[in-house]
Amino acid sequence: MVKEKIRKAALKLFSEKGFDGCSIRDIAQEAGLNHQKITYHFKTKSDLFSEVLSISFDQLSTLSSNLVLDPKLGNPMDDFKSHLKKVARYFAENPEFLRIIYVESITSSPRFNSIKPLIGAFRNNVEREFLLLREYGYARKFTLNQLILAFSGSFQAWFIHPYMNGVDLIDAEAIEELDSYIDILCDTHLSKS
Amino acid sequence: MVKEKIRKAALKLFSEKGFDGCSIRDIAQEAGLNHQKITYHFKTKSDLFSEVLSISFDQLSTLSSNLVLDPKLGNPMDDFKSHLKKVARYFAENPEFLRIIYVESITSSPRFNSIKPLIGAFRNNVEREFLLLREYGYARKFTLNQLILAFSGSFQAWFIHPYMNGVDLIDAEAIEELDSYIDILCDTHLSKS
DNA sequence: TGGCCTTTTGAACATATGTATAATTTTTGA
DNA sequence: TCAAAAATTATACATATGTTCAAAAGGCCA
Repeated sequence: MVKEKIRKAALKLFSEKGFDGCSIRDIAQEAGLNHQKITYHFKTKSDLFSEVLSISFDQLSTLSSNLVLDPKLGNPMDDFKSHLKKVARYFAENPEFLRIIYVESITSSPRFNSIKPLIGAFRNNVEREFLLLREYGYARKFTLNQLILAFSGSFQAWFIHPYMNGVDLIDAEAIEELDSYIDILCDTHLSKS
Repeated sequence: MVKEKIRKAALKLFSEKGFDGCSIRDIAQEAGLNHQKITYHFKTKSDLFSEVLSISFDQLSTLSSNLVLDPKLGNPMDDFKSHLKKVARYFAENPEFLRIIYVESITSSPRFNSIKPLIGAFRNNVEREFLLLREYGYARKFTLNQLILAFSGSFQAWFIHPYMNGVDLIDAEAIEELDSYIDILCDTHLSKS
């Protein structure tokens, strides 16, 4: 379907080149279409961007929707770890999303204003999860803000730094290593005191 | 001086808008000059970018040049911590550099090819420092790669994530907090086993 | 002062880019 | 089958952008 082709190409190019680094015509070529189709189906370049990104956000929030951390219903740390691995797998398989978010936020682009509340909501989720864990005795080494900063920094580095170092961490064996990376992150940051 | 004015404005705008997000005319306006001066003094936009960035790299490598980690000459961990705090202060006071590096690497821009070796050298330094620390008994919890990824992820998050969360962590009191953040990072990642 | 180099400025060019319009084709539903 | 709606295409426009060029102005030293 045409709209889907465009969205896919846009997600790819926005993440690889940045919003300003690729043109509508570039995206059209990537999708194998002429550029007028894009204007027809998505009105403006910004609208295309918004739509593409909100889909990614939806996928991501679906991932988190069924997370429950309650000692009465299981082991909170184990549940959190396996939830985190699910999220990690999503990022590994869809690295475009995080790349776009990083670039847009760092350059505090005009588009970022519409993204900000979504990121805020996401961060609130993270905060809530960490608070719960602390309530159950985990993660007492850091202040909450330090914890979030340090943990998500390390976590996201897995998906971002490959591009910095030129190393491809998103191949088959890397995805396996990812699980152990997360285990270690949790053990160092969130261990029971 | 004209060239300096241009460099300063360029560093600012490249970091705030990205290379593709700002024009030569934007930079000229920021510097209070007409845009032809830029072409005259720096030939092309890419050349301006390269020059601006290589200056930042020079400043950064100057910071690291006098670091010695040797138990015979001091406490390696203490020396490393205070060195790290120096680097951190630089990043806090010159956030442009890291922002640019992130954006350029994430979008793997054409310009990134010329940056890559410099980043590689920087990473080699980090690797060498961590290897030394491990030699002296520190930082045994992680594999070397995990350590570098996790540590520098957390470290850099301090300077990058404020833009993501819309929170300003780079104010006066934050700079004081930074030292304690680094202490904790070192304690969690690099503690003696 | 006068000649020479550097710098500044005005004007312009070719291209890239986001978007609009109108005509045409295709699809849809009664 | 046929009219209305949706989708595609060709054309084009206005602007932004990186860069060039030649003329003018300024600075330097004999």
